[in-house]
Amino acid sequence: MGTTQLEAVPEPKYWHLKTVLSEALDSEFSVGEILPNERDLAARFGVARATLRQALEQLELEGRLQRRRGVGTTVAPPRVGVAVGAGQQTWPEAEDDAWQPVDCVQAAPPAAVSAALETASGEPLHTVRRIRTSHGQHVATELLYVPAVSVPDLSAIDAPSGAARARAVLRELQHLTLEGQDRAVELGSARADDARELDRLPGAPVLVVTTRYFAAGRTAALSVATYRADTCRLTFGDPAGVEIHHDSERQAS
Amino acid sequence: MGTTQLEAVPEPKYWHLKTVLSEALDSEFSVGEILPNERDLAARFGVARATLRQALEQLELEGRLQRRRGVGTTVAPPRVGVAVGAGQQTWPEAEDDAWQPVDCVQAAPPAAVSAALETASGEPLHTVRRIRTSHGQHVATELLYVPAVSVPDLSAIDAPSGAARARAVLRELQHLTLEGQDRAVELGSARADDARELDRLPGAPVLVVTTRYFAAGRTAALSVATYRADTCRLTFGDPAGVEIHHDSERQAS
DNA sequence: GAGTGGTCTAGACCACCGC
DNA sequence: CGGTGGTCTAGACCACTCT
Repeated sequence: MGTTQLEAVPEPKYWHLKTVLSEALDSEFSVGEILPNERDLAARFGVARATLRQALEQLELEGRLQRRRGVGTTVAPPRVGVAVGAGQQTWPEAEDDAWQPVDCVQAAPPAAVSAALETASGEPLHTVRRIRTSHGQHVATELLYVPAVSVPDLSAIDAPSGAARARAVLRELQHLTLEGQDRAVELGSARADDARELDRLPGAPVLVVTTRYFAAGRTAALSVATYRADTCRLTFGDPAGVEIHHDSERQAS
Repeated sequence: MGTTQLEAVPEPKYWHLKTVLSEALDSEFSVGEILPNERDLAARFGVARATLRQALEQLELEGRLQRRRGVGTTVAPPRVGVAVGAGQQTWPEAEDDAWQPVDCVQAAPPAAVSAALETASGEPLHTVRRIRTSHGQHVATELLYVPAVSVPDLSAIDAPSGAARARAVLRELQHLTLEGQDRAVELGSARADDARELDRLPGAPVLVVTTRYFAAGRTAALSVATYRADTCRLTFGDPAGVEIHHDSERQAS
């Protein structure tokens, strides 16, 4: 069975190319192996480089390939499962192996954040930045917005900014009773600064996880976490990640 | 003497273009409005059409634009919040406003599915297909894999396939006691058949939600749901979706 | 400096939609 | 039919990394 026969509507070259490459990756390459360069590959398949690149881009989007400027294209390892929301509703941890506080500033948030926090634009707001590391790689950045009223005892702390300040804000948050939280996931593209932290180019596809924390009858904090979409599979509420990964093109036969 | 100093490290044209267009969308266009065609836009900005398209592709990825072949490019409405996992752990509902059963066949699953279900390759397996509709639009397709042993009383039902059979399988599932479930979200690209159901082109970005259902000490069912990434924001465990949407390029000022 | 992927151009033709 | 977005080409140059 298989393929063939009449394609009343011929499929695009790049799509066919992607399928061929995908099968080659399964059978003839191993993780970490370097592919021939784009010019050679294009010549080998008899297509323009732009067409080949369209196929490679899709495979990279699906986490099958990893491309690095000045280096080359390599076969990517399977996506890592990254736990999001440890099953229970909890505040972000002050001491967390995965998340490392970077700094904390007091700045005006984007309008959308003010709206979600239901705060006045002028209200003091702490913005904590953290980076998540998994398997020795930066997989996510986070901006945690905390209205000053949510951490009233913070002023006693000396450090005005920096990682120490960030840890202080996180520690103070634990004192509030968490009444609930909700979470949303959507596709986005990496801002320039996030892209730098994640070792990707600006515009790289990311999974944006927005979490609202409710306490004292208000939205006490808002987290916007940006995960690398190429290398991460977000897992929810379970110990070990599921083993299956999205198998884009192959079907039940 | 003019200066070229403005951009010490020049940002790519398509990136700048995307920013300009994004701001124009905010200020000068309303939802549903039709943009000028790509050739005109490219000429207006003095770039090649391919470069303009790179910018449009990113904006479409972020859910800001909607493009349709033969029609044109329109301003997309804000992403719809789609509830995934109604807070509690439940079986997929047999009667569900959102999910509509399409059909049910008995076929060999992809290898990855067999592995996740811990079933032998030859074991009988029901594959239920469903489509999710939200706000009058198809937003997701699902393949629900159910080993025959999970629904032992099913053989009494007459319909060998089709939507009636699908409903029967879902109904039988309710008889099992659900012991737990886990869930993962990752980025993928639409297979040809899914793309058709979702009114997108093959390869369109999708959010793949994989859910394992545990009962009787085994994985009793496995669901692989494919959501349109351009129009959907997946929400978890709360009544109303969050109001904030990912605001890719603007920063706290 | 050599080699890689990333950006960009100026064309061409095709598939689809609505009139 | 004309107009739209989708695909494809054959070049060019740039930014980056490694040696």
